[in-house]
Order: sequence, then structure tokens, then C-alpha cells
Amino acid sequence: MQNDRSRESLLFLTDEQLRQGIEGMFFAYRGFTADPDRILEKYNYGRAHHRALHFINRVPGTNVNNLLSILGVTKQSLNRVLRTLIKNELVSLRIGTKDRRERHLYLTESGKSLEKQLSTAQSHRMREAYRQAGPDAVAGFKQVLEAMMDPKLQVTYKKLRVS
Amino acid sequence: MQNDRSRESLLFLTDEQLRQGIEGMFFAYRGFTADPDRILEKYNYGRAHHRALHFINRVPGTNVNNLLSILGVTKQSLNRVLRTLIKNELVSLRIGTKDRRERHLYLTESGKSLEKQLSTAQSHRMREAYRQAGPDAVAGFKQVLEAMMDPKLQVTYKKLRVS
DNA sequence: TTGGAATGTCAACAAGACTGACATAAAATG
DNA sequence: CATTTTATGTCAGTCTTGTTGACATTCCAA
Repeated sequence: MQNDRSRESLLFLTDEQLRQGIEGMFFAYRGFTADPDRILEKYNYGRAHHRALHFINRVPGTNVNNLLSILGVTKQSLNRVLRTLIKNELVSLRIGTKDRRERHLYLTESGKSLEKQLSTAQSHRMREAYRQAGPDAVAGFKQVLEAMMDPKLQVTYKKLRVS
Repeated sequence: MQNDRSRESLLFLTDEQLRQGIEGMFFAYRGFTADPDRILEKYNYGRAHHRALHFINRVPGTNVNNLLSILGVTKQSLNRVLRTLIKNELVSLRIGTKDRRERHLYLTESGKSLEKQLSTAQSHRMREAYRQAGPDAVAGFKQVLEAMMDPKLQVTYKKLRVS
């Protein structure tokens, strides 16, 4: 049974198909980041700033540790980015009421504005790609992406979906 | 007519759907690079080396300019990587016969061996994701990826497919 | 009260991208 | 033949984003 399924699946998974997937991810990711990158450049920010803005917007009031586990970088690395964003008043800190060690992160109005600008640009390309490919393709796209994630990130991804 | 199509398309393209796509790309790309990254670390190479190895393997005998346009980096940046790979005898140079300014790049046996190791690891995850998602999903996945690329890279991508 | 967790900060470093300037060789062109 | 353009390499310097390691502060919890 297991054997039948494997054999069947392997039939359409040629090396060529896999290679196409690999190169597809590589080239598509370039497109995926190209538009926000152009905007970020104007403000002298980088992709790390974008990612922080995106997820603070997605999970307002998140603490630093949670953001760290989503972004998968070291606290020192994130801290540098957050320091800039706070200094420039795109992000605000609120000390936790329950646990006062925790810093809860929020976007300020300017932060929301920049995040909106970035996500609009990125969504525009995504929307166009979705439109060209059609609804069925989009469903498949998401299935494959989800299956490609590390299990832990898959959980993180799904949690974001629910909230 | 244009209007009908737009309205219809917009129906399934909620902000939530687009956001999911964005986060999906972000988390999936992490998974996509995770396995090769672990191997590269052992040899003190980075993603840039992997990309060079991948495309030299894909287009044996490519010249530097062609590789530059595929990778989308500066020659200084690529040169640093190539220098290391040539020094460590993973890549070999041959001066062009027709145009002797050109350097044609090839993988040596050790180069092929490392490339194989990396692509095997990366393909394994891709294969698993494909298997889990199924053939239809894979077709959709590729359609969306292709539509997400910059037009120029789309051409590059297709050229690789043909050769 | 003491240990540990959450957070922040400083210093040092590396990869990998960038720009700019310059060198060389060879092809192409007037 | 002289000049320009192309392909490539290299040096120097900068930036972003990641890393480790060390250490301080705050404060919850046993």
C-alpha cells in the first residue's frame, strides 16, 4: 500500500521537475522581495526591518521572544533592527503589565503607514501572480509551500492564520 | 469584460489570502535553504557558493557574464565566490576558443560531487513536499512561482528549462 | 533569598551584498 | 592601424544582516 503510493508518486517526480521547483523558488523569491526592497531603499531600511514591521503588524503587542521565534534570528540581530525602528518612531514599546520584563511591540502610525506601503507593493505582485495562475493553482501553491516548511515553522504559520 | 474578470478574480483574493501567500513564501524559503545550509556550513561555504555551483552545473561552460545575469549580483561579488571555488578546485576555468576574453566555467569532479550532495538534500525536501501536496498542487505551485518572477528572470528561467 | 528567565547592550567578527576605480586582454569598429 | 568597447579580474571601502560571547538589569517563582 505504502509501496504503491510511493511508486505512483515517484513517477511524476523526475529530477527535472525537482530542479525546476528549486530554480522556481530561487527566481520567484527575487521577484517576491524586489518591490518592497525598492521602497525600503528610499528610507535606508533593509529586509530585516520589513520583516519586523510585517510581523509586529500581524501580531500587535507581541513580545520580543515571540518575534524572535517567528523571524528565526538572534536577539542581538533583531535588537539592532528594533532599536532603529523605535528610534525612528515606527515601533513603540510597552512594558508588560503582568510580566514587566516583557516588552510588547506595536506599530506607531508612521509604522503602520510604512508597513502598509510595503505590503501593498508586495501584495500587488502576489495578486497579479494569483490572478494569472487562477484559484486552483493558488490552492496548490499554498499546499506545496506549507509542506516545504520546517515542522516548527509550519505550526507558527498556522497560528498566524488563526489569529 | 475586463471588469467582469477583475471582479471575479478579486472575490477570492482577500487580503488574508495574500498575506498568507506572503508569509508562506517567507517560511517556505527558510525550509527550502535549511538543508543545503547545514551541508555548506561543514565546508565553510555559503549560499552564494551553492548558487554558483548549481548554475554552473546547470549550464556547463557558461561564461561569467551569463552567470552574473542569472544570479543577479555584481561581478565583484561573484568573483569572490568563484575565486574560492577555483582555488579549492570545485570549479575549473577554460579560456574561450572563439572569444579568448571569455572564461568558461565547469565543475570539477569534486565540484560535481558537492553539487550533487547539495541538490540531493534540497530535492529531498522538495520531493516530500510535492508528494504530500500531489501532482495538481505541484502544477499550480509552479504556475504561481513563474508568474511571480520579474519578466526578465521568467525568460531566464524558461531558457534553463529548455536547454 | 536565591536562581533563572526575559531582555538589553557592548564588542568583535564574518558573509555577502554594494559602489567606484583601475588594469588587462582581446574583439570590434572606424 | 588606432580607437573604442567588451569581458573579466582586482583592490579598497562600505553596508546590512547575521553570528558569538560576555555581562547587566529586572523581576518572577521556588
